[in-house]
This record gives sequence, structure tokens and C-alpha cells, in this order.
Amino acid sequence: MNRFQNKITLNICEMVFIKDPNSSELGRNILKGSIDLIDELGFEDFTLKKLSKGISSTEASIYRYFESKHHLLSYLILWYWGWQEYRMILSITNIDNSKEQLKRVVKILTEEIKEDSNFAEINEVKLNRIVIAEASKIYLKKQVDHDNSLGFFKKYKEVVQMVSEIITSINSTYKYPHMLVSTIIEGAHHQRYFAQHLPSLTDVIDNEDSITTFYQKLALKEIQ
Amino acid sequence: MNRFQNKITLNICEMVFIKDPNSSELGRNILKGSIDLIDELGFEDFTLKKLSKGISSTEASIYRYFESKHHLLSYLILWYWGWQEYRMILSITNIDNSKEQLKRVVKILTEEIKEDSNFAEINEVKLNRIVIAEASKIYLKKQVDHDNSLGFFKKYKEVVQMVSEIITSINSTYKYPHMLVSTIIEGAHHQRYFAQHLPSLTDVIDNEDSITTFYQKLALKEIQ
DNA sequence: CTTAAATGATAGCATTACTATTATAATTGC
DNA sequence: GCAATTATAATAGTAATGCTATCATTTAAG
Repeated sequence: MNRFQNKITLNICEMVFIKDPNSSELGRNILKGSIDLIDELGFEDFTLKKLSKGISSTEASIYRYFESKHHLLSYLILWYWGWQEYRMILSITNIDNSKEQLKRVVKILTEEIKEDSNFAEINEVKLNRIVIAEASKIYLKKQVDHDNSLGFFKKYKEVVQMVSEIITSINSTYKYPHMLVSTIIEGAHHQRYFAQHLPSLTDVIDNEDSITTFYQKLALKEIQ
Repeated sequence: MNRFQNKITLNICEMVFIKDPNSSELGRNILKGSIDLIDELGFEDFTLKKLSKGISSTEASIYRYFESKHHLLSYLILWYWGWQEYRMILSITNIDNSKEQLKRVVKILTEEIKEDSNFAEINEVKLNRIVIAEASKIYLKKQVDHDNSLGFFKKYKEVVQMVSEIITSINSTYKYPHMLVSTIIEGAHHQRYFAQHLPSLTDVIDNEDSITTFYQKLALKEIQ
């Protein structure tokens, strides 16, 4: 299982980091510490100085792994999508029915995340909250085209592509598979955030994961 | 028409500004200049110092209108939703069929914006680009609950509520109207941004506003 | 035409994001 | 086992940012 982890992690485009954070103790501390601190403070108030104190290192040392705090966040998001891709692949292995496949991947992309003990230094619950609250900030920037050319969004695009292909195998004439998938993914993140902070923008129903239910049904109705 | 404008503008919760920017020449210059500059530089690289140079004023003077650049952006977004609400109301006046009403408001919320000559100091095309690229940054912050209590998101919530009521009047048993509406609004913004910068996350089709078409159809299928 | 309010000019301050330099520890090669 | 390389720590520094404070000047209202 750890080999799979390394595979995912190392597959992360090398443009995101200067030195692979998975290759050393300090690197792994940076990952763990930054997840804790970004989750706690939000990305605006998170600084590499605070992080360096938290992990008993120095700013300069962290800069040998990541060019900037923007690169560090990009790495975490990229890791997250690699992990989601891996979970999606596992969840549809040996499932032949395309509609069932779609239901399962939509569940993975919209459900509340539980900790995955396979990856020690990553707290997936916190990382999921970071993706919900901070991920859009990495592409809503003027540098987006440059970062895109360096592969910062590669894993996210692969996830969207994978679900789009399932949709196409259900209905080969459906015209908007990518639009539907990115709408579901971003939508689910927004709904989880709104449920916490702006509840009048969503519909939270007790004893039901209404977000997953909503998007599963929506996907099936839409492509019919 | 200008009275209506003032009504919209002044209805903006007074907590967002210190001094009403619509009440003076300098205030209006701040609005116009900030829209130009945020659109040009992005919110990160936009500073009140640069703005003050652009409008031949000073940082200190701008701070007499807005507590921070975050407040200024919040004002612009609030203005935008007030304006959208006004356009939505106009567009369904005298239309009795609820499905037609829904089609029309979804169009307004998802279409590409054209300049509205009724509001001189606001360039709606640029403001729309700002809303697409920057609006989520005002609520994806740790202060969101505080800002919410001050009414920063009031107009946005009203817009969502208005469309939700149309949906309920089409199908009174539909369980997720707010979720559907906020999914459509945020989704459409993402799709416009993706079409420009990350086209593999969307499906752009020539000679058709595929974004509006997609969300109009999706809304009707979903609530059936 | 006086007085208050609005704006401008200038300075300053703590923090941020990042770089540079030098010292010390840990690894690796032989 | 020791030199040589590399990784990390310690410290200092810089330009820019976000914002505040002070005081002078212009403008507008009574």
C-alpha cells in the first residue's frame, strides 16, 4: 500500500516542488505541519515563518522544498486529487454497470471525508477542508495559465476526465460531460462550506447526506 | 432610472463602507478605478496605493471610504448582486409562467454580461469578470461568519431565495431548491473561467452559449 | 466670510514573502 | 575512520504590503 502512496506522491509533477518533501523527515514535517496550520488559520494568515516555528525549523529550510507558499498549497491540492483518483479507481474496480460506477465516483467526490490510515503524514479530513476552502484560490489567480502549463492542475483534470468517460459510456450522445462533472465537484465543495457558514444558500437535511444524494440524483437525471 | 440605481446602491448594508462612495466624486472614482484595477491586476496584486495613484488621490483618503481592500471588494460584489436582482425582477415582470420565469432568471445568472449604460461609474463587463474570479475569496475566509453577520452576503442570499421560490412554485415538493440555485450560479462562474483558462474542465461549443443552455436544461430536468 | 468637513501630503510601523550569508550537523564515498 | 559533500539551522536583511497617524490645504455650507 505504501508503494502505491509513493507512486501517487511521486507522480506529482516535479515542477511543484524544488525538493521532494516525501524524501526526508523535514519534508514530511512540512506537509503535516502545513496541513494543520492552513486548516487552523486559513491560507491568508498562514505563513512559512509560523510553519517553521511549528515544526522547529526555519523559513529558509522550507524554501528549499517549495518556491513559495502558493507552491506548497498547490502541492497539497495535487496530492489530494491524486488520492481521490486512487480511491475512485479502487471503488469501481470489478463494477461493470456504468450507472453504478457513476454513483460510486460521485459519492467519493461529494461525501464527507474520513481519515485514511494508509498515508501517515497526511490528515485527509483536514486536507479535505483545505481543498473546500482554499483550492479555488490556486487557480483564481493571474498566473493560472503559467501554473497550468507546469502541470499544477493535471490530477484534477484527470479526475474530471475519468468521470466524464463513465458518463459518456452511459450516454454517448450527452454533450456536456466535463461541465457536469466540474459542476458537481465544485458544487459539492461549496455546499459543504455553505452548510457551515451560509446555510441559507443550501438545504441541509438531517439524517441524510443531502449533498451526496443531491448530486447523485442530479447526475443521473441530467444525462438521461 | 438613476433613482433606482441609488436605491440599489444605498440599500447596500452600511456596514460595508465607512462613507458612502456614491455620495462624492472621489467615492465614485474609487469605485470606477478599483473595478478597472482589480480586473487588470487581480485582487492579490491590487493595492489601495496603486488605486490612489490611478485616481490621483491618496491611500489615506480611500481609507476614509473603506476600512480595507477586502471591504471595497465586498462592496463591489454586493453592488453586483443588487444589480442582478434588479435585472431579474425586470425580466420576469408580467411573465406568468413559472418555467419561463426560471429560464429567464437562469439566463441572467449564467449569461455573458453586456454593459448596462444606466450606471455610469460601473463597468458591468469588468465587474462580472471580477465576480467570476474574485467573489469566492470574500467568503472563503476565516472572517466569513463575522462578515455574514454584518450583511456582506445579503444580496446574494436574496438572489438565491428569489430563484428558489420560482422553483418551489413549479414543484412544491422539490427538496433542494437553494442547493440547486447556488450550484447553478457558482457553476456558471466556474465554467466561464474554465472556458478561458482550463478548457478541459468544461465543454465549449461554438455558436452557442453552452453554459446558459446547460444550466437552463439542467434546472428543468432536475426539478421535474 | 467664517467654520467645519473633506481631501491631500507625508511619514511611519509591524508584518509578509522571500533572499542571502554563514555556521553547524548529518551522510556519503573512499 | 575521516574527508568531502549535502542538508539544515541561525541570523540578518530587503522591498512591498496593509494600514494608521499627523498635519496642511482645499472645498462647501451656514
